[in-house]
Amino acid sequence: MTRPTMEDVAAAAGVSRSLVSLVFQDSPKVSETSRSRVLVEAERLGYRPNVLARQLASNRTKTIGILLDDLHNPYFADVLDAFEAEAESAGYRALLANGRREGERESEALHTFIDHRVDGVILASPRISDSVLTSMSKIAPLVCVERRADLPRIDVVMHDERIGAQLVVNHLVGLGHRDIVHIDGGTGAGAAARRDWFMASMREAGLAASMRVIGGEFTEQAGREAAEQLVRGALPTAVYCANDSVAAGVAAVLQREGISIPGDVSLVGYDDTMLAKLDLLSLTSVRQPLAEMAKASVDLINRRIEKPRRGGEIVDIAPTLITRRSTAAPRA
Amino acid sequence: MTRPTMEDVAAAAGVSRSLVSLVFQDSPKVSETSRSRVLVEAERLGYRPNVLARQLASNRTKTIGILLDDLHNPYFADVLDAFEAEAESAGYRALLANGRREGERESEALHTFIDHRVDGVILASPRISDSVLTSMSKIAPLVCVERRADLPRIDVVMHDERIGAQLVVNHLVGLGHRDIVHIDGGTGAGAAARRDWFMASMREAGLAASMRVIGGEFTEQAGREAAEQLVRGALPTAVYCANDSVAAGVAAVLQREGISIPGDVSLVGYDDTMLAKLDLLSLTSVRQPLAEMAKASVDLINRRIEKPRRGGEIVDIAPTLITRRSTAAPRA
DNA sequence: CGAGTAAATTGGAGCGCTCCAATAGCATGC
DNA sequence: GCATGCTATTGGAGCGCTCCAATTTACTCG
Repeated sequence: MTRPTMEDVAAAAGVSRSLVSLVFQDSPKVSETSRSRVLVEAERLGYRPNVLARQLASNRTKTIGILLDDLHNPYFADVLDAFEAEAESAGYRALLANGRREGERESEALHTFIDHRVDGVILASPRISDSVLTSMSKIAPLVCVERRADLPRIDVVMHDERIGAQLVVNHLVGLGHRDIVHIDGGTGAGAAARRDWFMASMREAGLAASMRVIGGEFTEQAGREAAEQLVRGALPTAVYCANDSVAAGVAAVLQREGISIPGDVSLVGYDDTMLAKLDLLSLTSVRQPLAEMAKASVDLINRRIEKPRRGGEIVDIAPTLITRRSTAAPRA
Repeated sequence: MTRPTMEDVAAAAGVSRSLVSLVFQDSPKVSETSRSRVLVEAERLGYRPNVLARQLASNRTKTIGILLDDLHNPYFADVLDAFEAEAESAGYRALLANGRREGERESEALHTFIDHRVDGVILASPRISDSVLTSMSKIAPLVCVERRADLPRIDVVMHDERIGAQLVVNHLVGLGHRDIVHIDGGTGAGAAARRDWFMASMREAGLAASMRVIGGEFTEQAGREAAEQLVRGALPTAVYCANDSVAAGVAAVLQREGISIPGDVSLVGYDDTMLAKLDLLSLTSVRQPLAEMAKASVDLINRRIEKPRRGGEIVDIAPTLITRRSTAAPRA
């Protein structure tokens, strides 16, 4: 399993190693004759450049690390798609890692990336501590996605929670709802903002009196528990959940209790994941503009590579509402 | 953003670079005094070994690549969990890649892995062609998971489809079902085996006459289409789906038609994904023994590193059935 | 106390590449 | 004919580490 090196290709093509190197860097100052001769021999020998050596010598890896909080959450599959595609089209190779919802593991994965000398790291909804973030930001460009970080050289990309809340509230109010409950994400990342903007939007709509918030978490389990509470008390006409998983939990309980969606209660989720798209649920949900967020993130990394000491920037991008069968006019 | 090297640590600790290297390799032949002095200085300087250089010099990367067919399918999140954990505990670092359900992209990702000189690659349900597989197997140890490959030096890890089918059929027959339909996975990987063993098990149970198979695919959409067909014709008492996504599609249609699960129809899925666990669905499903499959895979890679010219092996592992609320005795 | 041996440490070559300064080749123009 | 300015090519140093053979130091024992 020993593999040919540049030296071998150079010898076979009767040129120097440097020339072969230039060919594989797509340098314009190689004559057509040499280029094709080199490529032919490389092909014949089955030569592929050793990226490790290349990276060691050039001190650029053309790789960015993408750290995902939880691959079990279908939302992150969508995140990955968008970010991987964007990285690729910007000429980067993407390395993936799984944070498994633990700051500790995330920080380990971040170290792995740094050890591999990635050119930058994108952290999707990280739970990592500010102190780790700060110390790592001195070593490589870091972009936090969907996680506020008010730190000197760290850039942040968020979707606009305010608009998300307004879209939901306006949609429901437009259908005639007044009695709307929000099940929040508890201490999860972004949960506070989601709740606060819900309340602000309700106030703006003049519904401060009839709004309610139930404490939860970003899980199906939490959705079920909150729903149990709702069916035992005063049932609202609409429930707005912190994310789609929570909504799935709510739907399960409502169905068991013979409460129809959207006939009796309208249901709204967040993130527009695969769950929302399930025909069984067909959930109205807020979709984050992942493609644009990805674009912004890669852009920020590029700019920080050029200008490492730049101050941290915050980019906000507007989400959209995807309406499905889970919302309708309130019951009579 | 320039970082300290071994040289710097050596200078600070007043020893040679070689000694620092030995310390970071956990070599036993370093005195306690030197070791701690080196570690203290390394810590103080914020030194971390450059893995690229290390790998280049040692020609071992201690890394394996894990190629996943489709990160949107929750099954692969489970696969990833198991395999990543196993790789880690065997002392490997795991590199991830997303095949996006295309042989073409998979083959690209495989190249990326090889370019990074991973010590081995695990391919989960790959769609890659035999010819690519064969040529790559000459360069690095390859293990195919859930994909038959009758090729000279490629090892294969499968779960035992025969047992899976028997578990399902015995469970349903035990509940009293006789009229059982299988919605298959069409041309998807493993679909044929799943269907064939279903038929074999039904015959074994003496139900050859009442078994039915509907052509499908591994998607929710396919499940819906098959279900539409079922509700318009003779409704069976149990439906066994090629995977959980298909079952979710079936459930959506049955619910809409007011057909109760499991009151009117029992439903069984495959893979025991997050979908099956959703309370809304609470689906009886066959669980693949991923942890053991992961163990076997890493083991096979280790053994092939030692003995590259070994013949290809096939390992089969028995699945288990997870029963939930979607199955019960047939309607009267 | 010096030979003998084991343990700890070191210098240097080399992993496969990139990058840079230096050189070779070759048409121009006066 | 020769300095001039190109473009194409080359050799060599160096990226940060590992590995090996050689050397130094420490320890044991007759």
